[in-house]
Amino acid sequence: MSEYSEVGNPYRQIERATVSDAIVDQLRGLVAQGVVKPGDRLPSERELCKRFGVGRTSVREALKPLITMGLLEGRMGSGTFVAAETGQFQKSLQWGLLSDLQSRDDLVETRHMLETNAAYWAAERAGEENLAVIRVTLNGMEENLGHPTIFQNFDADFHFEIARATQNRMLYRLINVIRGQIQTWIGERLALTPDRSEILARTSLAQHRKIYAAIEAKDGPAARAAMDRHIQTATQDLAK
Amino acid sequence: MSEYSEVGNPYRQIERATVSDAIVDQLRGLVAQGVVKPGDRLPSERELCKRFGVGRTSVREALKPLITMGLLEGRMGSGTFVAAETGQFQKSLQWGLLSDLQSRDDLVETRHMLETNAAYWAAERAGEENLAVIRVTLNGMEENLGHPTIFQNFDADFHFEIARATQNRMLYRLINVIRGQIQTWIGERLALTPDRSEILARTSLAQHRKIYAAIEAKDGPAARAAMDRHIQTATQDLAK
DNA sequence: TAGGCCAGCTGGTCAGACCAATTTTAGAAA
DNA sequence: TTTCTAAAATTGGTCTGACCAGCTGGCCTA
Repeated sequence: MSEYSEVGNPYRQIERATVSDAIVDQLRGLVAQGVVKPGDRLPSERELCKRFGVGRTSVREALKPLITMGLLEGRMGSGTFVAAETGQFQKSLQWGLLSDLQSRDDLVETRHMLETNAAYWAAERAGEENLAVIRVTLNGMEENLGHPTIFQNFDADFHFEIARATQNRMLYRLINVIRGQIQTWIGERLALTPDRSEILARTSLAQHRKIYAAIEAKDGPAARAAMDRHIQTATQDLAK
Repeated sequence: MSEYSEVGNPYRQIERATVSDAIVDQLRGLVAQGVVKPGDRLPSERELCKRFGVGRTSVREALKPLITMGLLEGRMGSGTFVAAETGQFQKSLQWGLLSDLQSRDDLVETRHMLETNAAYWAAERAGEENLAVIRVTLNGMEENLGHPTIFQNFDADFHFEIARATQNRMLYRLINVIRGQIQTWIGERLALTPDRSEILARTSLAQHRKIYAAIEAKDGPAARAAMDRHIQTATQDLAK
């Protein structure tokens, strides 16, 4: 069944046996607590060795997972930096969600769930600054009906900004990852039907406007319904 | 704004510059494609060095992230093993979702969204074998109304099995991680009020039964509504 | 046969060296 | 003095060889 099924077992796993894991925890703490901020440069590996009192191997083995997960960024010859906030946990989420061959249906279904709910909560909580940014993305779409790639980027930003407007960071991250994955797939399809893309774009823009109107009116159910229709349409277009 | 905002940039980042990253990819592929299965032992590090034609440093720096993310498991003196399937991506998801101090509200809200939708889809898709396992967890709860810890484990399994019954692996994983996080918190609260726990357990069991009935009847909306009520009740109990 | 013990694996850590990319600095040229 | 360039210092990436600490398995005793 699940790993939680060992009913009534009060014994907890012993952790933190290795040096490098301890360093990982410490570094992660420094980043999480903002002692070192995105963009900051960490002390050099040799320097960290002295401070931690360990060998360079241990330091590097601690840095490596953090780099792979996107929390840090190693630049050869230059140093190790804290990654930009936006992409900090992107990679580890991608690993967790998409690393094996996920069925496309799972992806679409989960996205539908996340985005419809995001629309609802955005309507409940969006501030004026959120609405302003969303309007910018709408204008961007309108001005680029004939430029599929650019249109698509504004389209993506529209959805990201709605996710941000929910004020729920976890939801924002999840949508970020899943939509980022779907995005490439969307791009492929659009490239196949360049003639129809402007028609699709117009439909899409109209639907986006309805979503925005509902959010501006702080009408959660309407926003959810509008998003529901939009995603269903978009999914159908892609499926063809 | 977001990292996708560089409008109209068709150039993709060049990756895979380092040796260890290439090894990471290769190992990940082996696991994903099932060439090495959960529980299998990988060749020893020294052996991998020969096969890949690289130094041990590179091999270890490739293994380290995979171990940290929970895909592999290093046992000193014994070897490196492919982690059990259940926990394979658990850690990397946890990193992505929970590594910084997530507000409890985000957690509860996201959980509510995931679980209500899971109930809906479980009602639509659960097979007889899913229903059977869920019934087992219900029985487990009934027989342990007076044993909070055990009851709680069956409670957790109930929700896991519903998530599994959705046949959506992505949703299952997400619920797994978030609920696992909330679980510890639930445990703390229950320990504080041992006298009331049996009353709460009875209420909880009754709600679980309603959820199950709706799923068995393949009534999606009813299942969602029942789950909605259940989670609201549970959340309120915990908030006190 | 049962028990314990030891040799040989394995992963974890350390040290020192070299490479390649980058930054900094010092010097040469204007 | 300013500017450009080339060398020196610094940094992450990789390799090697060594040692430690657990684990495994088989041998050897009792």
